[in-house]
Amino acid sequence: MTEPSPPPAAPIADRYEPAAVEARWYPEWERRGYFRAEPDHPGPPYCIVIPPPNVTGSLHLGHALVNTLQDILIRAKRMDGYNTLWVPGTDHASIAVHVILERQLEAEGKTRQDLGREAFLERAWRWKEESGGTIIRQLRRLGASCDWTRERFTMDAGLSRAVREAFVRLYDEGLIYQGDYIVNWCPRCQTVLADLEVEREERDADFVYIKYGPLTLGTVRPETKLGDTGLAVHPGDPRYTQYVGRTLRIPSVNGEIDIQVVADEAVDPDFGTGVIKVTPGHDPTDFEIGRRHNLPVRTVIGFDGRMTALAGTYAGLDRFECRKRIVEDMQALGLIDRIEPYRHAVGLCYRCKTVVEPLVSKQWYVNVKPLAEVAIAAVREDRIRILPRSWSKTYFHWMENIRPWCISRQLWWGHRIPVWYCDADGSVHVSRTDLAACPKCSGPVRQDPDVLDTWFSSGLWPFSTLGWPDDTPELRTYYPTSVLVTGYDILFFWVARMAMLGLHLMKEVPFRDVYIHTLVRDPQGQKMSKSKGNVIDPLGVMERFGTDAFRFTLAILAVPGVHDIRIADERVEAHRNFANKLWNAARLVLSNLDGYERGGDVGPAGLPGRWIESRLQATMTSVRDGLDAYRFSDAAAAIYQFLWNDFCDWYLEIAKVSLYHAADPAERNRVQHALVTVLERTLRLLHPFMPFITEELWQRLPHEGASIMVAPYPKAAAPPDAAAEREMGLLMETITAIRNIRGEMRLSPAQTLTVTVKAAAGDDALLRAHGALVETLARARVTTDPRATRPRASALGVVGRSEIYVELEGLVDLAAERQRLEKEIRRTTEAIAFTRGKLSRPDFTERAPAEIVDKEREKLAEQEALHAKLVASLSWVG
RNA sequence: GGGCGGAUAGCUCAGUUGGGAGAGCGCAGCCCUUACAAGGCUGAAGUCGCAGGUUCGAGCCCUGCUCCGCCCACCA
Repeated sequence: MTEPSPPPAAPIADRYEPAAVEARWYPEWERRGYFRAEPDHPGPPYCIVIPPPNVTGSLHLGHALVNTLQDILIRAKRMDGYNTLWVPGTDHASIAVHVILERQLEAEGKTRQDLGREAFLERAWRWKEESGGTIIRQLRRLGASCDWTRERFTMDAGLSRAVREAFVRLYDEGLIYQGDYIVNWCPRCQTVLADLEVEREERDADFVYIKYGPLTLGTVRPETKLGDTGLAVHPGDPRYTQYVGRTLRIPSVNGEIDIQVVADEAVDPDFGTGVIKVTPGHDPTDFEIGRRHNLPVRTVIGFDGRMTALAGTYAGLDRFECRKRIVEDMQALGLIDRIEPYRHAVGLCYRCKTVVEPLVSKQWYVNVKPLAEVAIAAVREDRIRILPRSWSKTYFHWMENIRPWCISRQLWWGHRIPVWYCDADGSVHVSRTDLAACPKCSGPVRQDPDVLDTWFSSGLWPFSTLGWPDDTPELRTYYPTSVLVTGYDILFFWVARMAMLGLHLMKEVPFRDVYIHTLVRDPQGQKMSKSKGNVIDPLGVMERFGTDAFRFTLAILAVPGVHDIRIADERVEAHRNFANKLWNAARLVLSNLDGYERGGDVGPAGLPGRWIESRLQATMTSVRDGLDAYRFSDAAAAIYQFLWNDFCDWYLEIAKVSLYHAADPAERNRVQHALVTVLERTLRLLHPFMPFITEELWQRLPHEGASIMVAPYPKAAAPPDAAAEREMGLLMETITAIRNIRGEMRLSPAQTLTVTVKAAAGDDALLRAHGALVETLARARVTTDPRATRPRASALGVVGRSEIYVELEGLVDLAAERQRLEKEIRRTTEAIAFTRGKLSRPDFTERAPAEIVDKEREKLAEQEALHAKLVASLSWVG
């Protein structure tokens, strides 16, 4: 174990400067191997696989959030003694890479076809080597404690082997098959898209009513008219029964055509004219209708988005150009009945936003239905917990209505489909290894030119990264992984596929928990996008406010829920201030440690010491409970409140009394001990959230061990000290009451007040014992006397059954006190009326639980007592 | 078309078994009190979207409505 860095001798700056601290500690942790995990390390395994960011990516707020949350969990578990592994890596993102590279090529006036497959792939790899590391470097900047020695890439040799293994097994089981169906085709990307990869967008269009002989029907895509092979009506539609089964000869743009009329349930008789044209080649519904009625597929739009030879005079025209032209032509021929405006959803390619064209083509599919059933059961039986629970419903809905998954893509960057065709004997071979010749006839073979959907390989991620298909120690130790942290946007794309593939290939769930976090939006609630120019760069935020402040902000925003969170500078700034507060609190402690002997017997703690200890214990419990339930916000807020409100605002102020004016050296030593031990544990508790500043300060404080990263995670060891909390509460209320009068009376903080406390019986001893504390924190001379009489010209404060008199003689006009009292009286009068009203209703006193009624009675008694005191005081004032 | 969620202080949002509403920021007043002005103390501010219902009691449970947001979907 490397020795810890000695605390710098130089005095500590009065502001926390994150940059140097962050730059120093991350490489040091990595160098010491704290991020590394091994199956034979001690402790129960705890494993997270990172949602692999696209190699194309650079860190955005979504990455920052998901990886901060994972790092918080991982760091806490590592400190807590788990054998902790966080597997990092990146995804090859076929289509995203294609979009980027093809844009580059376009700028050079080239297409990928000009380049050819080999050269394109070479370029893609080069690009990956150059730019693919960006996001990984940025994750380090975020403090992510991934085991970088285990970094994976979906196109690594190992993972590619896993992809082939999965494909071959599923094929052998008959779950992967090839078929001709209508697909979503992106004419720009030149590839098929899965249904999930098609986005919908509302657009205005012309609803064109075309005359088909005796019939009229409406369409928004008149150009597909050229591919019509039928007309369809609802079987029960009396208007059209006479036409069903007939073949009509009707005039059209390219002369007369024969067209068959069929009856099909899919037609909605109430929409439009109740007649639809059937274009099996260019519409999913029509494709199904065509299949049912044996209507031929007539492809008039090609893969390039231009009209085919079958479009006759329109051949070669762009599909949208053709739409305009054909309407003009039909108008000239009198074939158009009317045109109405219409708003409807069009399908867009999720990567390049090109309008998707439905086309018939041969693709590879996975029959996911049987896999989905198993994956549904896993969630139903709680073997996978989806949190927040409400997401299960979405998961079930999608899984229960799942359709075959189209896994082939007409792209080059990705895992090439491991299928070889022999043209000589027509055989098809699926193989784990590359084939050079046909196993049957030894003739030449050609491999399927397509690659697999990117999500096919990411669906294997939780086990492919651990060595599958080999039976590795990693796989045995860390699978199933403990939790998957991700956003709801990839619940179907990724989480569902991992659940299905993991359960099928590993016979075991890929993760126990799935924590679905919300997405991050800009301060106006807008989705961040480059085109809107509202993208907040996490690196810039970290630069300005520090990584710890940024992480803490993300954690405290991470409320379990379903609506998105917004991030604004002010939030991060507030937590930058929190870091600074912590820094200065530590500075105060550190500058008062002279003479402190660690490990010595300091004797029993005083009341404030017991109190802060009790608060700390409660905080530890809150933080652990929060983390266990993925309530990051609760956990972070608990530390924030403890550190700022309890520790800084109260305990440090109290401690100063002993530090600066210690009654005896033992007392000073006791306080030093409390300061050190409380702060040291608080730093450990906070470390997963704010790793850098906590390490820096921890190293400077007396501590055990080489690094806070590998120090134990604090755990509550004692129940709350109820007596200490109650007694300190009374003292704090007393101090607040005096301060309150000072504030309301506009008395200068510099003015030492003269205060008499008429202590109630039970509180007398306590107030006397800690009179000095009250005097210092309230800046007052305090006389405690159960039989005190009220001095003339004084303000009244009430704490419990004790009364506090603050002398105002010569300080302020009594009118101010009168005003203050009147306000208080109005308040209590209202409160009493409310409580009395409640208690006067028999139904309440008879039907509410006795303890509730008693509480109300006590409350009323208190309110009335306070009221009486205030009223008496009012007449007393004048 | 189906489903889900939201509406709480000027702003952004918490509020987990239903017992007279909280935080951060902002605002007002007083303070450079030897850790911190990126700070301290004090204070003002809410008919918890609207209308009903259940209950002794509703921000919380039920119904309806209004206004937002998201997801899914083969009405051309």
